[in-house]
Amino acid sequence: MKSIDTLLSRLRQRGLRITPQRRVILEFLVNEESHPTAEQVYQRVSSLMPDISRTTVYNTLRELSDLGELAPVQDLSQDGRRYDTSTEPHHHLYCVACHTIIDIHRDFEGMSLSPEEASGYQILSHQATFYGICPDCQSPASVATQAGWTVDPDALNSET
Amino acid sequence: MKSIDTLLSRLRQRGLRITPQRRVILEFLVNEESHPTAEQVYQRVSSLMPDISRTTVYNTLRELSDLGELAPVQDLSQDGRRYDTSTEPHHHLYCVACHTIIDIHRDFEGMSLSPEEASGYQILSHQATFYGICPDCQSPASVATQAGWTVDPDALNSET
DNA sequence: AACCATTCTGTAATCATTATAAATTAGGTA
DNA sequence: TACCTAATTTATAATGATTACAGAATGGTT
Ligand SMILES: [Mn+2]
Ligand SMILES: [Mn+2]
Ligand SMILES: [Zn+2]
Ligand SMILES: [Zn+2]
Repeated sequence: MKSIDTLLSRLRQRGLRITPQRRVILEFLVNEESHPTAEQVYQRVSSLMPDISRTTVYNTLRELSDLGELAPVQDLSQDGRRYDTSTEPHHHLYCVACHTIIDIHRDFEGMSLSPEEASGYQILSHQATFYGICPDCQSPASVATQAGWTVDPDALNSET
Repeated sequence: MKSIDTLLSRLRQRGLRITPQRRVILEFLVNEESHPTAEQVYQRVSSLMPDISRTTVYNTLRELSDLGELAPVQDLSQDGRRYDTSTEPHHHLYCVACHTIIDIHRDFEGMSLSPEEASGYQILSHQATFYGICPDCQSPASVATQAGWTVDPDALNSET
């Protein structure tokens, strides 16, 4: 993560106020590499600022994510756990717009870790996910629909 | 997924009863490749069996997963969303026992899809996760603790 | 047909997260 | 410095997915 000073000035840039709560959350996050949950951030931060609200932690993490200073660990279970009828190891191609998942049933050469990279882990399996936009979601109408607009079909080819 | 008959006999093997509810859920799943959520399975199945309980669908999906006939799509957010202080694309090494996540900051050659494999998707990014057991979790004491046992230190070296 | 362990069902509980609205405050202005 | 006000924090309620529970129903066996 960036340095505290960089982060603080970035918040100012965007017109966000520097509050003690935001400051203590950022100070915790700056040197954190454990991919904590909101609850874990709350626990740590509330030992320094006992009266901070859990809601503020949740909200701040969401704001930082919106600003791109933080990222939720990618997962495909946005709207609840999804079940896979294919139980052999395989990979996925995922549409970020409509959440369609397609299976990729082949191995990728070179997708393995060196002993140093594995850092003592006993590797059991690995899994790749490709993020993209499916053909259906690439059409202007789909883009509009995803954004919550109503589409006027007559307007589609009227740019000339 | 396996054929209905294979699945049914497998349930019998394990001493599970073949009920109309389980049958209709399996019949839906056999030809399903969309990675549905429990709610989606419920919606489809309840159009054929309107009085089926949502709970039964949830329970059956969990049972089938326990039996290995079905698999939840892998994700690292088992105990809530986790935040990543590194926002550049990178990969992960994940301990399936203690849920520790380590970053892998390098690219893997050959980790890309052919045009046919991409099936019209506009690929935006990709991400790999390596599943394993971290050094801490490989010790007998850790294995026991994870399983919920209490460890007697004197018992550890007494196999001779 | 009778039995009973298994399964199903409806409801309540739980857990993570978000919405809401009232109270507080950061940061600029006079 | 005192004041102003939009931004922020907070507590609480609401939501949504999932699980626990306990009683009713049932399939598979005798
Ligand atoms: Mn799959
Ligand atoms: Mn990471
Ligand atoms: Zn799509
Ligand atoms: Zn571990």
